[in-house]
Amino acid sequence: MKLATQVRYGTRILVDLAMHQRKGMVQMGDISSRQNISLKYLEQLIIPIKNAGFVTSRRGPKGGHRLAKSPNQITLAQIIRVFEKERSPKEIPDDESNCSEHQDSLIQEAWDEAIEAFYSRLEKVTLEDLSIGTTKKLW
Amino acid sequence: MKLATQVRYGTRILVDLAMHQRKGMVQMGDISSRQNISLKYLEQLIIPIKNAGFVTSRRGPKGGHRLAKSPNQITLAQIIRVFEKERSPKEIPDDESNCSEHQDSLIQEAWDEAIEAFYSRLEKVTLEDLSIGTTKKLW
DNA sequence: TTAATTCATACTAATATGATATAGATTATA
DNA sequence: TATAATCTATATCATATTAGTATGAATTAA
Repeated sequence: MKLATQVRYGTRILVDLAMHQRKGMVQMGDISSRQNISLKYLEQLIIPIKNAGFVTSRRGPKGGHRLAKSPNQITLAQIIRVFEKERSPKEIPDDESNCSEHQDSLIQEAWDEAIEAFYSRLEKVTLEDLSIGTTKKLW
Repeated sequence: MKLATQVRYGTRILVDLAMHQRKGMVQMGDISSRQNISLKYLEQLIIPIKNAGFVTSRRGPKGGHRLAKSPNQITLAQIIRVFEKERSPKEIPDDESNCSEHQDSLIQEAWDEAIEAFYSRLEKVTLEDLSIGTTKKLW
């Protein structure tokens, strides 16, 4: 269970926006240079982030992206969920008397609770927390 | 982040052992039938479980497997760790003054803490807990 | 109209996961 | 000691996911 590149880069995009959007819209090209990530890959990653409502964009010259929410309202948990594949729709075991299936659902239940604990820990870390760390270093 | 088949089956193997080892060694073939999982796949899954010291085995006729520990001493967290890929060896960022790398390590830190919360939740569920659920149903 | 942007797809390579296949090593027991 | 029942060791395969590249269309400020 390792931190996916998508999540790492996605978070870096958002932190970068938080740090540079004061001067207006931020271009993906600039983020690409600053973060040293391929422009084309970034363009792909920003899509689900946009769909989740974390950023808005404008096309054309002087266009770009900016945060749609305050950095202290965007959590790491939310960002990770953006890149999570949609869960299988909670299969209801058709034969609960079956021994294996009953065990499976006990295991699944424990797993789900653990995942909840995982996310609730990450709910406490916001974009702002991540930005402060770096701005302290820079100014 | 979904429950892997390996973990599900691996746990079922162990629960099956817990429930049937009173009569002596348990054969993989029997587990395969009872759990309705391909023998060859089970044989693969048991290897890391053996290496982790949860079961012992004996070859030949009347051979088989049995738990090396009491069911209440084997937790779901431990089982999941058996099937986890070895972590990358905690890369130390060579240039901590670099902005992106510093952010990455903040993200990673939060991630690691969340993973810890995840496992500590699963540390509370033992094989015994899973077996009781089923034996209750049966007897 | 043009150039700077985002947006939409399609493609490729590498790795992980789930599973099957073939053959070898060990050992109780007849 | 021969044989059959077991576990053990690899090799192979199909599919899915992840990471990343490539091509080009749509939008819009100037």
